[in-house]
Amino acid sequence: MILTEKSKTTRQKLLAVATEVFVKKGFHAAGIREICTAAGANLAAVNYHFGGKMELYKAVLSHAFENAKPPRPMPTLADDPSHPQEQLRAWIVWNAERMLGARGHAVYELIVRELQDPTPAFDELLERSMQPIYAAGETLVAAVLGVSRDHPFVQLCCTSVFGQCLIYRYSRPIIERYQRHASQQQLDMIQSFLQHDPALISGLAEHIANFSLAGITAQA
Amino acid sequence: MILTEKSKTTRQKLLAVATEVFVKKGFHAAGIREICTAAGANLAAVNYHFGGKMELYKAVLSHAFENAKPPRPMPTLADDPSHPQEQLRAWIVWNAERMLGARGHAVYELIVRELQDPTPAFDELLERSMQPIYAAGETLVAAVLGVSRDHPFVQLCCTSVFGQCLIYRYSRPIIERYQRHASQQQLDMIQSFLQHDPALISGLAEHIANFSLAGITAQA
DNA sequence: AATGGTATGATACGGTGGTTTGAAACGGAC
DNA sequence: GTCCGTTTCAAACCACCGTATCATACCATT
Repeated sequence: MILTEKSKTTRQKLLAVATEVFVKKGFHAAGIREICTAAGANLAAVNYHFGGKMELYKAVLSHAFENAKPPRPMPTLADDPSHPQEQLRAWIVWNAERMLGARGHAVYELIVRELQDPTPAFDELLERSMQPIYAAGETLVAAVLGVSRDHPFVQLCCTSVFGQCLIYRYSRPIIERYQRHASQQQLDMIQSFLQHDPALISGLAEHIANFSLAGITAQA
Repeated sequence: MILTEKSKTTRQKLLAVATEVFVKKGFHAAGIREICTAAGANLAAVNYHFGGKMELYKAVLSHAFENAKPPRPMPTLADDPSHPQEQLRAWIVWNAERMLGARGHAVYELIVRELQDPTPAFDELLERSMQPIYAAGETLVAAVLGVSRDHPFVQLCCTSVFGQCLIYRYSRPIIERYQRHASQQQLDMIQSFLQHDPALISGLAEHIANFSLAGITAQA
């Protein structure tokens, strides 16, 4: 299956459209026919280019994961071991921006979907995209609290941080639904959020960092 | 369609089984055949007693909502207007225990599912089960911060609180998956969590309250 | 021009899901 | 016992989905 120029185009179209559809509807609800017609391809194209729906999905996950590479490297304790608190703050902001921003959009949307209806591709996705980040967070929280990484507080605090980030991914349907009752000012914010406005994302990340740092240091 | 004794039993069985299945697999993935055979009923029973899959689902939501009534009433600012901070703490604990505990189990599990694949029953469910609680939380946070309820900080803080609670509901697949790498001590905690051990739930609620109160007061 | 691997196309297959149907079984009222 | 509304049952229907098939069109190489 050598890729000529022409095949590449439909393959890429398929990949792009499939990402959208999988993000919007999840693996099971997404349909091959829907994806193919939206991509202007034949029904058999998915099977030909990828070998099946599941293989297409895995390709989408891989592709989304590649595209989620952040512009800045992740802050770790090793960067500046003498100021764990500043490093923790930097990590929280970095993580929140990564999870809420447009760049990682597809991956996190897909992860959130996997949380509900795990497919066989879940483990690898989790291992590759989340585990290293979570581990770095644990190390930083442990350093700030002055305890070992497997102290219960550490997991609780890390979960609190991730929970605050994830809910913004998760509650999208609620937010969209509440446009009806919103004021004009709120409407603008909602639109900014739904379109991944970097300024708003930074604001949210700052809030999560402030909130969480206060919460974490209060445990000591 | 008058309910005799006999019809009531299969109806109730159907309702109970359907609740389990919808919680475990979500609306779309759940199958009529699966529900009926598990309930020892005929395939046509759902259509006969409820009128269709969607109607069965709505009945399950209503029933789950009724059963989610908490043992204690919700703490509000009106209970003790002169100590907003204590009331806010009480509200956070109450809310977390409600969201994480066994009593509200089905409703919140179903809400989390609705967040991903909204069905037409979503609006009503949200309005009835979450809106009043969220409003009370907003009032309390606003009182503690000394600002009006539509101040941006208020929404941010409330979202942070709910995010910390919700993640324990929707990260269940991750937690189950991490049993492999867990130590014995962690395994016990995971089991307690998955079985809604009240003591562990209280501990989590306490953590969320401590964490959040520190986070909220830090905004002032 | 001819060829052979590659890509696309229309159509059909097997399976599954929710719903419908019509007949049989129940159970109280007369 | 007979009737009639209610409930159960087995079977079928219909729409949809992912996949497989096979013919056709493309295009670089010869």
